[in-house]
Amino acid sequence: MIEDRLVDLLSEALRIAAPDLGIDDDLPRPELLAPRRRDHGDFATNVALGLAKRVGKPPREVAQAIADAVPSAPFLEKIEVAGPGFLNLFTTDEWLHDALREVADAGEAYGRVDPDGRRAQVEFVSANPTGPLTLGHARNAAIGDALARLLEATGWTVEREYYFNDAGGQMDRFGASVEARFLQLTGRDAQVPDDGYHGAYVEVLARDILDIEGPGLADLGDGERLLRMRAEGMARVLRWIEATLERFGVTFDVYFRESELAAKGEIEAAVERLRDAGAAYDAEGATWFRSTAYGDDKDRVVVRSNGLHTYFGADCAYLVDKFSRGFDRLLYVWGADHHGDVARVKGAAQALGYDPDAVEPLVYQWVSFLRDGEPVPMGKRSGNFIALDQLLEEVGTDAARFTLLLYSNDAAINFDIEAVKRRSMDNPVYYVQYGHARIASILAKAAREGVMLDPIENADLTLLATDAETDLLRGLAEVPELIAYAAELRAPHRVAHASQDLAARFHRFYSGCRVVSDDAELTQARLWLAAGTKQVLANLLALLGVSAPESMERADDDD
RNA sequence: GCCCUCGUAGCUCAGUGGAUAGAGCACCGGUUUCCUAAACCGGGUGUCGCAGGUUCGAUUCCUGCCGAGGGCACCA
Repeated sequence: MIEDRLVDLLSEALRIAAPDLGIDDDLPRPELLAPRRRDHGDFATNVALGLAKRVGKPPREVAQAIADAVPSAPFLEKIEVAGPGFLNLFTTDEWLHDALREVADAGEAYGRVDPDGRRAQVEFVSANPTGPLTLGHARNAAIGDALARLLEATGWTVEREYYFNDAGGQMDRFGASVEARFLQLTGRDAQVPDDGYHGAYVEVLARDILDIEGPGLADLGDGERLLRMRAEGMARVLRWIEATLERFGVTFDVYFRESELAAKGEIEAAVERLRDAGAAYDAEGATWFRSTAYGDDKDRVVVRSNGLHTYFGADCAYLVDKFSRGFDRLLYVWGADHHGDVARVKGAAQALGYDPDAVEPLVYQWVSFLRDGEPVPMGKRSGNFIALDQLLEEVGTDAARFTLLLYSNDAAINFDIEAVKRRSMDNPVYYVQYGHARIASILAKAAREGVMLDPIENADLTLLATDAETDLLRGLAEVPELIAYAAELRAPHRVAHASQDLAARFHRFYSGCRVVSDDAELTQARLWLAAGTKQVLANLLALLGVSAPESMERADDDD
């Protein structure tokens, strides 16, 4: 990497200049900055600004001393002292050509790192199977999956896990709702409970159960029938959920049921561990976790006075279970309503003897779904909701995912279904995909005209000399670092923005530079630049779970 | 009341301890004998919510205040 070479060069210069500056040891490692302006060089460093006070000389003087000591290197064209004391570094284009050759060589692997043995689990979606996934789950699914992809690209081995509570009160109310519809269908008198699920899909479930299992289920005893209805309904809803997720480009490795924890006695065991660690105590007939010792504002019940564990009690056991499976990192993707859980889950990890930093809850802000500016209502129990399937039907997986991944997790976003549906300019996903398709079209044209792509070693990449070309090359060269940084920040939106930026650089190049021309040498160089860009655009889109089409239909003018 | 996130261009949002803070949309104008015009080029707008503090340097870090959204159950 050019950055490493430049830092090494600057470190060397610093060592040479150190005696004159009156500093012998403890030399700082110079940091590179990315200047905003072209005439501030390709890279810059503020190392002299930092040293000036210590040395007791003006920053510019320090900078000049370092600049004078920089050994010559083939990749460094010149170095300038600028502004209050920056050193601006101007590189030769050689490293940009290296980057393009690397793209050609690595292909799909460009920007990625080989697995290094570190294992991460990403737990996301985790909606209770009481109904289809809704709009409310869309951002969670998009972020969780994109994070998993990003981690995989940076060396992690990742498991995607879906956790659900298959035995709580919600599921009972769901079971009772299915039961009521089932009984109605078999001509009996029954009512969906007021606090049950009133959506039309419940009747769909009941009808399917009736078709497959027969009316005999109605004759079961009350308790048995409820359990059966709960199980039958849940199994069907889980199949719906899985199908929706597949359509959304998400595949889970593990669907984890809360009941497994209880069945294996893990909840009692976890509570005992907390007690042994002095982090749990009994009061008011319940067992409490001393979460206030870990930054929570009050202690939390883990076992209720009626002997049943709380949701959080199960979380503690689940934490133990996850760690026992050997993960180095546990990521949770949570909506804003869970922010209060962050301190206590990390606290529980610490109390249980784990590294709290290995537990990473990622909280994202809500999405407001709109339709032409009007809020779309949500709420599963009332049945007044829009299924995620319907969103995908209307706007497509690519547009949905890209739009949801375009914003920082910390930003509350407005998702206007009608706007995203439009295949128009205010829809950045098509801008990026169009770039990819355009390149495919160029390559196809070259092939039609019998222009063969020679090995890149034979191409004279120094012919790529216009600003549009070097800007595009630079865009390609920056991708590996971008991916690493986005993964480190757990920020998929950085990838979305980078894909837009790269597409913009390509479109500019396309407008200014004819690729397939009479100049055979230049054609080779530009074809490689185009082919490399196509590859990198596809790689970035893949990290978002968005497809990279070979061709795109022209939009209807009357839309 | 306490906690979390946010407050940047008319709108939607990026971004950063540095040198003149960006993109898209919207608005106006231009570009197609030529590889996809879903494109490109030009035109301008900012007390970076307010006030202090730390720093050589703060929009960025810290504190307080104001405003917006969300959360503060032995529920799930």
